[in-house]
Amino acid sequence: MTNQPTKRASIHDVARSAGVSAATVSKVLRGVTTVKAANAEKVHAAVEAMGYKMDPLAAGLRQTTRKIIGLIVPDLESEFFGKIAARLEILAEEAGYSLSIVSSHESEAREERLVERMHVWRVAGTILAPVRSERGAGTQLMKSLSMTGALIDRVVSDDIYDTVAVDNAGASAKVARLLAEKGHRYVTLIGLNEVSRNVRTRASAFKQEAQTICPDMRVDVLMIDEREDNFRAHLSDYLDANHPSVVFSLFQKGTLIALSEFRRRGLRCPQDVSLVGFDDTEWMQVTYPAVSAVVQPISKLADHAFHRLLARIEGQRGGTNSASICHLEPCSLQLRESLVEVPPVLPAEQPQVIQGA
Amino acid sequence: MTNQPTKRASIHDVARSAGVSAATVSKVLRGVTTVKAANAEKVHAAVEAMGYKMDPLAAGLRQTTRKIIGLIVPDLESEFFGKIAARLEILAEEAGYSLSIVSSHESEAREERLVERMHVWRVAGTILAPVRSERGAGTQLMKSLSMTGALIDRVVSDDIYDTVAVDNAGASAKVARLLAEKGHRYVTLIGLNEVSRNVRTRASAFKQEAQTICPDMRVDVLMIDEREDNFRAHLSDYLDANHPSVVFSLFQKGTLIALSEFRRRGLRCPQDVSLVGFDDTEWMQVTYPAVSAVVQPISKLADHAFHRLLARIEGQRGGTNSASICHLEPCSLQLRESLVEVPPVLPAEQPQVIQGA
DNA sequence: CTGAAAGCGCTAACAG
DNA sequence: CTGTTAGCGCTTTCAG
Repeated sequence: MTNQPTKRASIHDVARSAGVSAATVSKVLRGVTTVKAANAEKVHAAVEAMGYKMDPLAAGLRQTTRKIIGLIVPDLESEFFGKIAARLEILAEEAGYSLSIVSSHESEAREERLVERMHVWRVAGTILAPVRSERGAGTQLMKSLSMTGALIDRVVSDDIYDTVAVDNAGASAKVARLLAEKGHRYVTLIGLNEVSRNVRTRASAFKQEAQTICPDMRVDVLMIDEREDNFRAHLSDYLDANHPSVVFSLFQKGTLIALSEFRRRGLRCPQDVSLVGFDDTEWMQVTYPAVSAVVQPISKLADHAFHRLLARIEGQRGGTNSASICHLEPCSLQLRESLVEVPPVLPAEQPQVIQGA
Repeated sequence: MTNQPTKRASIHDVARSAGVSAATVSKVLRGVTTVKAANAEKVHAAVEAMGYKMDPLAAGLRQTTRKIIGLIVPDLESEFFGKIAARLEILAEEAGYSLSIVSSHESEAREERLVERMHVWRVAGTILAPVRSERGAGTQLMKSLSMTGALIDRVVSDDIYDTVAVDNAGASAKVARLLAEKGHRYVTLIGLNEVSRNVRTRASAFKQEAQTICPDMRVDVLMIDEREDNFRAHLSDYLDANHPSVVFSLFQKGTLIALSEFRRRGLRCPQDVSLVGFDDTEWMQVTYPAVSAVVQPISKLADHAFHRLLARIEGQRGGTNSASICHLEPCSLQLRESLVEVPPVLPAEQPQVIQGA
């Protein structure tokens, strides 16, 4: 209730009030055990009485790094990175760090600026989720500044930093196997090229697995390079002439677009065409039909990235700079109504070639 | 390319290298103009040469606050707050501040802890988006710590802080008018009580406006208190016995649930029943039918909140502590296929009473 | 216009 | 176990 428009209490004020030195107060507050119990008590009392809170930023001034971990994500608007950030925030705090979250807004130039900011802030470590158009600018800068860090999502491996990503290839292969099992012999993959590495990995892994386990499976790939606006039109054109038994969308929004497009043209899902998507989200269980999807283990991604980074940070003093690790977290498959066995009677499809925009 | 595992250059190193004093370097770097051009040049050269970057956190040590603005949101996973954060980040940087983003995870206890953290970080100001179950804990704490700040979303007005929110009431009234115009005389509002203030405001504003301009309009309110899981079941039960000509969902997920439920029970949208939602999002334009929705001016919200806060921060020194302002930003209405005029021939509905769980 | 001196709030090193 | 002494990297004051 009472305001203190006066000066904020400092560690010296506490020391004076407790009748000890500032050094002792510092020790007590940091939990150093070599302090006489009686003094510790007095300090705690004084702290309590004055409502003293130490300044964690000034505290770090003396050490080479502060108790802060930086997180650079390409965007904050998406559920994916929002969840990553939220999870890391908790983990960081549990470990005694503050998480400093920033967004590069998918700009490589900004990404570099932010890496630099983490550096001048003297963070203990930085987790970087690179922008799509990755040429490694941010990562390179981190290296040249000898920053300790870890890379997450949209990365495969790195010579210096540990990397943590979803096993895009494995998940896509799993989908390929599942579709084959369910009797599907004609599947269309849809994706946006722009989403880059992840989507491309998903597509090629699917094709490879399909070819291996089920050579007679026809796999069309509808990959659009342009702005998303045109995506629906392209899909529509494609479906005018082609009739796959299942569509596998390689990115979240594509899943919804496909579902809607089916509906618009009177295709019943899953009776006429099945649907699976990469990247699950809340709404997929409330649509009708509910949509089957590859669910990315977002929390686990964050967990791993954090633990790798923490190990590096703490290992720092230990001296051992072990080789970098590349962790691929497996995805699970959430089966819902949109995916069924292909009907026993397959209408003879006339083979047709397909191409993106 | 070259690592500097050695000590980081400090302002003194620059001073020495430039042949001036640290104070002069400080002045040059902060753009103080009373420095001889020649010296400024030397400083810049040295800075360049050594790749010197000052520590913004240590720089703030001397002043009472640092060039940081705090943002506390209830969650980071939602598009809404993600966009708020992303926008504020840009604004803050343009104004020379860093934005420190944290999430209270809808926990009031955490919210208080975070307010405290902003305080000990000595931020220049804090923008708080309170948790749903708002009893004002965070806000109160901010006041008792005499922090300068602003409140955003889920707030109406405050005696101390400026508040910025969407005009929920106005938007709902607008929808009421629109539905009346389109001939709808039987509308069902659906919402989750838990979402609290915002949803309740929307519901009551709609009802009031409807009653005023169109007394013969029947307005059912389906407000669920429980966990979202049951929502769909409740809606389904309701639709078994009731046949509104339009459903107005008061929260985003409800819109999707309604759309799906229509489909499941073979109701054609919009031919059999129209749909409008509060809170627009990307997928609403790709569903079939595309969904009409109230679009919240998220960026403007952020803009206003930021400018109010900045005014307070800078006004600080000016001394004038003017009265707090409550800003309500109007929403626009995005009309899409899901909303049509009610068919000229209205089947006589037998009136029925309805209630939530 | 400049720089020496005195901090900001805290921690580290080392005598006592 | 404790307090003194020196800073961390920067800003501010104020005499020159």
